[in-house]
Amino acid sequence: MPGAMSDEGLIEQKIYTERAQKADAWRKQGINPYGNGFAAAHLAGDLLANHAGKSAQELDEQKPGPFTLAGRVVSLRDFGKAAFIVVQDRSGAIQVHVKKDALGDAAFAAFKLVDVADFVGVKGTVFKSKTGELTIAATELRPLTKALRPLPGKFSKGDDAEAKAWAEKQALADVEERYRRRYVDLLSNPGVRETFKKRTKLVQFIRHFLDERDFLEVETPMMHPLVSGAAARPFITHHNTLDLKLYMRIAPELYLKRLVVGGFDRVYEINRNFRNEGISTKHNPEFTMLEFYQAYATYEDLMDLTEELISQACVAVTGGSKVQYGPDVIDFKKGWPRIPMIEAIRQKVSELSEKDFGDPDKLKAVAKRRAEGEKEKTILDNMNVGELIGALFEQHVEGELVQPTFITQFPVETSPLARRNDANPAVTDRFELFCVRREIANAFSELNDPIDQEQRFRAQLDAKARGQEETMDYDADYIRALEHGLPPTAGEGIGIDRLAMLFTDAHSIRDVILFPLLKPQATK
RNA sequence: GGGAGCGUAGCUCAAUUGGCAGAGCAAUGGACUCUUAAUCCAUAGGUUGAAGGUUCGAUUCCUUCCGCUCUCACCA
Repeated sequence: MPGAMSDEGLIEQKIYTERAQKADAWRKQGINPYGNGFAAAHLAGDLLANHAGKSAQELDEQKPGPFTLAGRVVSLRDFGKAAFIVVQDRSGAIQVHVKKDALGDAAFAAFKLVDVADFVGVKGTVFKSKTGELTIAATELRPLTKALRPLPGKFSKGDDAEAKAWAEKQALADVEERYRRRYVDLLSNPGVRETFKKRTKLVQFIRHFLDERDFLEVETPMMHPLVSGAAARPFITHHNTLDLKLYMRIAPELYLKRLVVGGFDRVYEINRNFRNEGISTKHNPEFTMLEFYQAYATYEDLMDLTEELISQACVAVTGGSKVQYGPDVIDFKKGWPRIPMIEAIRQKVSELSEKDFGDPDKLKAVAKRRAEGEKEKTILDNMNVGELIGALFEQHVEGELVQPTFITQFPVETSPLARRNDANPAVTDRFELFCVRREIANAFSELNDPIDQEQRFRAQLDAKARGQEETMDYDADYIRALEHGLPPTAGEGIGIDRLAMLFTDAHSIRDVILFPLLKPQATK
């Protein structure tokens, strides 16, 4: 018996052993319990779509088929010399009627060793059972794979509210187990399959949307010699033959802008970023980011584009422009408010006048009132004006932004890669999109002045010298690229996982990532 | 790292004031050739996360540890 079972419960071991014995019995009958291929020409969903509407009489006369399909047995009702099973493939699930006289003694004896969770191949014509369900009358049934472990709970095809409630109660519920054994989660929880199909649909829609607008999809390095493109702690790795320290990408930004310099003036990339930071319901160490850059556009153009992209994506993925997210109904129809950051703060903090936003002491005093503990106060004490404005925004505004809202005009101190506003050099031509109290997108007119960029890189080095951990490295080659000329360009990043969360009413990022990072299980 | 909660059969969950650890489903044996969460009869399945303490007696109370979830902090 397999050693892997030694730490498991008696029942699980017993089921495992019994199923393994059935696999052996098949071998004695000349059936390979891990067979090789099966030419399934049809899908359960297609058969249902094409024939479920026909009457029993029509089907009796036409005898459509024979059809062949393959899938997992998710339900089995045995009547001795006959049985109904439900076979599930990627398209759906269809009932199969297995009768001893139709199959023959030998094949029926083999069928008797089929358990729920095994894979089978089936051939037969379709008919309506006495209760009116489209069913395959099996003339052949071949075991394809023996499952040694059972599925949790029990399969129900019922689609009324009561049946759904019952099915939910059957499903695997242990959160850790669901993430750790996603294959069981997908089999057990139909809603999980739907969530990940929606995620795929979202990514497909975004590609289509950008391709249609003449953006070129590219792939840039995931291993970087410098930390660039965002303020975050990186994962560090090493190349042996080059003896080179490398950082896993925290953002593709500087590579994509180099491509704009090179003449690809509309580019995008959908790929993973890696950040060596905390794990939470909103953060996974690797996450998927869309970044796109459009030359000759401004951040204001990108606000228009973002509204189009997300409102249309919402319809494509969910079928409508309104989405239920927890207790809130989010309306993604276009026409989202666009509020400069300082104005958004003033709406919440009435005592701050416009000129106070140049006064660090006043800002500090207001921010400290919401601060808890000495540590936080010390952090505020060391902040400059721009950082204080950012802190006030997080304290008073971010948690209030439920419907899609653009916040614009970020302080220059917190935006090292963004272009300064022409009218007010203290702020940048930048926006972030907020929805359900969190950031969804971040965009700005790119800084394309190499001298200004060089100074901002130096400011990052100073910050690092002061002990700030999340800073960017000085990227001399990027400065050189800017010296060749980056046309006026606007760029944006959208967190795909967080957008998928919105469209699927998922409240943990782990619910939209197939295999989220988990602490390895302790070996006993 | 702080705070809150949880951990009982393969799965989903019970267990009164501290008083014999239970149910449904799954499993096994049997009956059944139209079931839909099939039905009927029978059987088996437990180190109650771990260790210690209080007690005549602990799933229950206490301590420590382990694990997970949520939350705050950190962070896009």
